[in-house]
Amino acid sequence: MPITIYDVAREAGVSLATVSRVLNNSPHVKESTRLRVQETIERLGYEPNLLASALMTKRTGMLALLVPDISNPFFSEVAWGVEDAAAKLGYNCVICNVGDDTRKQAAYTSVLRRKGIDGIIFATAAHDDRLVVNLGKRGYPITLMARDVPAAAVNRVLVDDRFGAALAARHLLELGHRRLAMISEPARIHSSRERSRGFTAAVRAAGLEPVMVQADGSDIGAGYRASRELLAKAPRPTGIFCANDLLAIGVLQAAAEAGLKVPGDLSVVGFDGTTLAQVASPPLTTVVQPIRQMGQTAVQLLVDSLQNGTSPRRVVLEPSLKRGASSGPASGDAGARLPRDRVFAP
Amino acid sequence: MPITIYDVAREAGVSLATVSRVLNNSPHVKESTRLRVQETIERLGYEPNLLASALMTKRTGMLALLVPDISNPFFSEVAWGVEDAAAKLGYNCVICNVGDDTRKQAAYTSVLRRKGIDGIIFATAAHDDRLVVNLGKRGYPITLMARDVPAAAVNRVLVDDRFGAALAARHLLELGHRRLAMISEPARIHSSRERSRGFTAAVRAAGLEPVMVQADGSDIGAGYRASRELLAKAPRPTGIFCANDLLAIGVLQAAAEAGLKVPGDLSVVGFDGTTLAQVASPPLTTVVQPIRQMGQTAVQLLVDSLQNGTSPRRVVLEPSLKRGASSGPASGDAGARLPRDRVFAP
DNA sequence: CTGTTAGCGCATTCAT
DNA sequence: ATGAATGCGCTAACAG
Repeated sequence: MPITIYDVAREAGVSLATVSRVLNNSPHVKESTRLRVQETIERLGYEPNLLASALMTKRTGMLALLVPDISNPFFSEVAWGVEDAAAKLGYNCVICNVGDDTRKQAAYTSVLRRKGIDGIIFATAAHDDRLVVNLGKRGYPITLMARDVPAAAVNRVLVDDRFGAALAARHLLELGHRRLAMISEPARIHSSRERSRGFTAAVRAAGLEPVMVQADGSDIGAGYRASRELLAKAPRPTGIFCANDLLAIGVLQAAAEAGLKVPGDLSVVGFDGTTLAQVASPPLTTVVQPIRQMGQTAVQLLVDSLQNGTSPRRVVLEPSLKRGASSGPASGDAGARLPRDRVFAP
Repeated sequence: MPITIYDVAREAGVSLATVSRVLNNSPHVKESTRLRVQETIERLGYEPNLLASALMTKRTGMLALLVPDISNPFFSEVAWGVEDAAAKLGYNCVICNVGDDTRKQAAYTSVLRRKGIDGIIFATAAHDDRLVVNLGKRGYPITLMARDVPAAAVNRVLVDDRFGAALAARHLLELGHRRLAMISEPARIHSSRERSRGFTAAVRAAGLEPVMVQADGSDIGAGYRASRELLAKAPRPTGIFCANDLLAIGVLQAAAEAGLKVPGDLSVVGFDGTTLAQVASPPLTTVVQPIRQMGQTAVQLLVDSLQNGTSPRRVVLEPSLKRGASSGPASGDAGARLPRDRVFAP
């Protein structure tokens, strides 16, 4: 039977209200009584029941983070940033694995609301997510990150996906590659669409046309499967850009299996800049997102709209290219076998 | 202004209690009124406030998971298992990064309790964790995983660390290695001690004495630093066992830098079986823990003691060796330069 | 089977 | 500066 505010009041010879004031640092308490109450709190080892106070204040000090899969290094980095920032602002953080399941997302959202969670960060939104749009309309405090929903009037923190993809494209072009391909994530993910657009545009600007392949998922296996298809093509692309690091690692595995040297026969560029990219063999050239910073920013936006009623804001961070060992100069014969431009164009 | 149970009662022409009964699937409700109430609930879009009910029932349906670092692949796998199992049992999961900070652990524990979290899973405990021991004494529902506290009377789910380490040792011995070393984690981590004991015992059983080095942390950098020291020794060990995969990857990096071929000049064995181990170059031979299963089991034990008041149980799972490409036969000259036994003994 | 009555532990008026 | 009273939204006896 834990002790309550009432026990403290009686023991200290004051009323409930006074104890409550001390707890909430109200300025209207005489210094002497404040000290007496605090001493009593210490002595009794009183711990306020935050549930009860939440019932009054409508604030639980809890945020939630929805991710597709916490064991994906990108999202566990995100989780780190979110949890860290949340903790510094006095919030705890509920983490939910939603997968790609829209209904699961809705179910979680509903439960979290009923449990009084103060706000939700979505890293799971589909391109045209109805739920997110609706929550935005109702003014429920949410923040989008990593995956945008263009139609929603809510907070969001993103990277400049087109720019990042263009960095990758230009990098490969500068290395002399002419037969370029990209493996994208499923179309429901807005940022992957953007990366595709950015890549295509940059490649076309060089007078070439990239081969575009859409993976059936976002993990290593999906990258592996997509690249098997791609590597069987003749002529085979010499430079492949992947919408994330996991896909790129799948390509590395397929390449190794096919006896292709990376970067000798094939250059591979990823996107995200996860630890996995550094550990991969060879270490991945990748477009680095400031992942932890994105997590922190997401919390900041959310807490801001929570505490100050700030209206929805949009933060776009800039990615950068990190050169690994998975990309290198196009081999001499690669371009020689074919005309210089419009390699894949009819 | 969200609608309350009272609105539903009035609208449906019944009392609060009846609505509450319908909500909690009480059998003592006439079918017709149950339907009428449910219809009203639907129509009004009523969502029960779980905070208010938690105030009565003392159950929030929230668990917490304390990890040193969620961005460490081992712990993000753990988090996946925990969250998944928790969700299936109707619990949400608060995740907290506590680092190696004992005070942070205590602070989190305190806040979580005040917020009414039903139980806590510790993956952060130090060998002689006072906090955990005390919580155990007070009967507070907690479960230890991955890191044991021998003195605590609480639930725990572990792997057989000694056995796992012995697997690694025997693997290296079978490959003909005679000069063996191990890099362990900091001593506060009980499982690392156990792995050290298991490794040492198995190596000694072969009439040899391993070189033991303690890393100054648990991450790639710590492994890198520890192995630099180790690889500078003469004679250099030809087989290194690491207490976790991250340390092992640090060794791989140091070896590559020193121009040592793995497994030609040096065999490396890790522990954990994370995705990182598969992606590493070369793919790591490692002692695989059933990580997700451990997470699920931890939840099971916790929820069991929560719902049925089960007394503390102990589950020990068995690890297995996964052969990668980071371990191979000892090179012929390696053993030749030295006497066969007690290579490093005085 | 259903309604009435009390709280759960705290914050917040309103008096004083 | 402090205390008394009221209610947050719900569950849990206890009656009937």
